[in-house]
Amino acid sequence: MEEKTVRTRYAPSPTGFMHVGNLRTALYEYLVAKSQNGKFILRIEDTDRERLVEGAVNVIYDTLELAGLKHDEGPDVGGNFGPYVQSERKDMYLPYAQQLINEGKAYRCFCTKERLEKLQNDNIGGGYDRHCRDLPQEEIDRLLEKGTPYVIRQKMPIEGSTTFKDAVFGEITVDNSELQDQILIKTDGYPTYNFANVIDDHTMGITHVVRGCEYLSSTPKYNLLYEAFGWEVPTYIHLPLIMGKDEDGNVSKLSKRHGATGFYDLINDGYLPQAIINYIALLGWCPKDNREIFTVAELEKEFDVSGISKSPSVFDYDKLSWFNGEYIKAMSEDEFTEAAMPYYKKVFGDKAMPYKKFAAILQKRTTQLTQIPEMLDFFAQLPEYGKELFVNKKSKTNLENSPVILKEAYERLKSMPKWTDTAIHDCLINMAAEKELKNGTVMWPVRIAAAGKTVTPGGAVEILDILGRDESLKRIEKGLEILAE
RNA sequence: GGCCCGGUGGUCAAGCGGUUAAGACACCGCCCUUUCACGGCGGUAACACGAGUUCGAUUCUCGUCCGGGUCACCA
Repeated sequence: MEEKTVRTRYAPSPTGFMHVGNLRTALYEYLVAKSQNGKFILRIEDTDRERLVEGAVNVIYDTLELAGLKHDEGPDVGGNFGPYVQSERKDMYLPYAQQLINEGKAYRCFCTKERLEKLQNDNIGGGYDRHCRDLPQEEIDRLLEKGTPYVIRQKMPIEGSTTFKDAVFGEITVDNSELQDQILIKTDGYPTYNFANVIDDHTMGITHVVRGCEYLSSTPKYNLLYEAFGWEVPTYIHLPLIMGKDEDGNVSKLSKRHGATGFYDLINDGYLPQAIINYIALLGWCPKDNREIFTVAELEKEFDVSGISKSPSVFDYDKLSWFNGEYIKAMSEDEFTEAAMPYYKKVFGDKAMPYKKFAAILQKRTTQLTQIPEMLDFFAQLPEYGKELFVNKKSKTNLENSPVILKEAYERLKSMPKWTDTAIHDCLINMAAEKELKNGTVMWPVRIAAAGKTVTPGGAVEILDILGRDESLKRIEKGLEILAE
C-alpha cells in the first residue's frame, strides 16, 4: 500500500509579532509532519497590504530557527511548489474562480457596499440575500460592459447540511442554511483569505491542515470549495485555543492584555526558546507516558494526534518558569555563562568576573534569566542596610552576639594564609566548633556583612570567596561599624 | 442572538463502563542546610448539575447551567 507523504504548512502573516498561539500552531504543524516523516512547509500570507510590516518576514524566520522548527520548503529555502509568498501567487487565483463560474458553481455579484450594509442593518437574517445569484445573462453582460465592479461568490447549497471530519473533534455537521454565498474574489481582483488558502493548500499538496479552533466553524466553507473543484479534502486537525486569565480571573483567548504573549516578549523576560517550546507543546497535548521534558527531536518521535485535547487551556507563567528552571539547570556551565552574559553586563559592565563561580551559585536557583541582576547586584556594590538584618531567630543570632562573633570571625579570616573556598569554609566551621556554636550562628552575621541583604544566592563561604580577601574584610569592618551604631 | 465546540483540584492534565480518580506546576508542613533556594519526604484540593441506559457511570445518551469560538470585499 502506498502511503502519501504527509505535508503540512505554516502560513503566518508577516505582522512582526509572533504570538505564542501561532507558535504553538507552527509547532504542531511541524510535529504532525515530522512524526510521520513528512514535510513542513512555510508559506507567507502577505496579501493584506495594509498590515504589512517592514522586516516582519525575518521575525518569522528567526523565530522558527530559534524554536528549532526547520521548514523543508519556503521562500528562503525554495521547493517544487513555489512561489511560497502569497503576493507572488496572486495571478493564480482568478482562473480557478473563473472555472467555477463556467461550471455554474459561482457567479459575479454586482451588489454595492451600500446595499450590503443596508442588508446588514435591516438584519433580515442570514447575511447576503443571494440577489445576484441568478441574474439573467443579458443583465450580466450589460453590467460588465458598463465596467461595474463585482466580486465573485460561490453558490452554496440552499438545503441540506455539510459534514466534515476533524481528527481531534470528530464529525461536525452544519446546516447549509448557515452558510452564505462566500466571496472568492474581491472587487480589487484579489482572492479572499479562505479562497487563497484552499487554492494554495491544494496546489502545494498539503495533506493535513492544522490550525486553531477558531476556524472550526468556517471549515464547512472550505469543504464545499474542495468539493466544488472535485479535490481531495485534506485531514483537518483543529487545535484547542490557548487562553489567558486576567486579574479578575476571567479567561479569554490569550492576548496582549494577559502580559507577555509574543515569543520575543517571553525571551526578553528571560525564558529560553527550548523551554517555551517544551511548555507550549504540552498545552493541549499529552504523551502516553505523561513525560514532561522533551526536546524538539524527542517530540518528533513521541507526538501523536490522538494525544491532542479538545478543551482550551490557560497559559500558566508559573509552569513556564518551572520548565525554564529545569532547562537552566540542565545547561553546561559554558552555555549558562553565555546565556547569562547580557545580564552580567547589566551589573558589572565589561569587567571580567568569576563566571565559573557565578554559574555554580546561580544555575540551580534561576528560573528566569532576568532574575540574575538583582541576585548579583550586591557583589558590585554593598547595599545600605541596618543592623536589624543581623537578627535571625533560626540561626540564633541577635544584636548582642553578632558583634562578638563577627569580630572573632574577622580576626580569624584575616590571618588566613590563603583565601580559598575550602580555607574559608574550614576557618568558619572550626570557629563554630571551638566556640560551641551552631554553624549558622557564625555564618549568618558573616553573610549579612558580606552581602548587606538577607536573601543571597549562595552562602557566606561562597560569597566571601567571590568577593576576595580585601573586599570581604572591608565589608566585615563595615558590618562591625553598623553594629556599633 | 443563530450556529459550532468544550466542561476532571487554583493551573496543565491522565482516565476511554468496575481505579483508594494518576502525575506535574502552584500552595502548605517536615527534614536537610551557612540564608533564600536546590534536594528529600508528606499534605490540602477535582469528576458543573439533573435525568436516563446499565448489575455498575467521571467514562455512553439527553436536558440544564457555565465557559469559549464564530457569524466581513480581515487574515
